[in-house]
Amino acid sequence: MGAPKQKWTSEEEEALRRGVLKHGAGKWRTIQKDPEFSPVLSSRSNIDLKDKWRNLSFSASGLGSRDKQRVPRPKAPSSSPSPSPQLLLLSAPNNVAEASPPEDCEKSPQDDKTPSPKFSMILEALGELKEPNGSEVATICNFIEIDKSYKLTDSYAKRALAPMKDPSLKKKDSAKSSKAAKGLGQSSPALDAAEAAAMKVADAEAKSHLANEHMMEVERIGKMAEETESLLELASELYERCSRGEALTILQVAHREF
DNA sequence: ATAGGGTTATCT
DNA sequence: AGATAACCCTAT
Repeated sequence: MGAPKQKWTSEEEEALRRGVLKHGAGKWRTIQKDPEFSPVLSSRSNIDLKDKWRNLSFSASGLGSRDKQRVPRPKAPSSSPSPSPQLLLLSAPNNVAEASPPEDCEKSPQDDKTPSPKFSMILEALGELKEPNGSEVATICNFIEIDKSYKLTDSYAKRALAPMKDPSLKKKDSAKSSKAAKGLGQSSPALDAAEAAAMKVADAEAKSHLANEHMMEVERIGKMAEETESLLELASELYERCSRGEALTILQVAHREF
């Protein structure tokens, strides 16, 4: 019969991405009803949007064709005495002081080291997060990618993007360093995740290259550096929040201005 | 209305 | 046959 799975087109995908970026992930109904995407997503339901977004997220951080770590779901618990739940419990005190405003999150004033491989640290942190959160980190990865694209677009849309203010970057770095170091030293999965993240960044880089192709080239480099810094900061903050069990406040971070 | 799980169809 | 992508159903 005639139900050959209507595949998503680029227009629809773009609309979805834009919608998520605009309203935020979770407001599928709002996105679908938005007059801007309504004509494009007229044949899609809010559930469809959710599913598509889920697939996108999974593919984003699930690595293209590497690691086929399928979810271990023994539906039939036979007499297999091999649980070996080596689940690494992240240092996330869920029962932290509730009602803690996301603004005054002052950390210890201990900074310092500004290690060279801070980028690697970010990736490591992401890798560690991947274990306990799984799909959520995928969303984060995808979000980061979108954020970059969005910022890039907006950047040359206004041609007047204010420089990033790198306020508490070292602080975050230091804090994260401790946690990351405590969680794991040198693991394979972490490296894998790091590689995936690196690929993501590379992809974003390529995209920005294409996007700015029509613009100046020299300034593009500078912009790229700024983007990288911003990305690092964003990743750090995300990691911090996740560690504190702040669920996903990605939307908040997305809407906030850099 | 949204999130998650499960099923079916398409592609490699 | 495996993996991915769309679709459907259920719980909150």
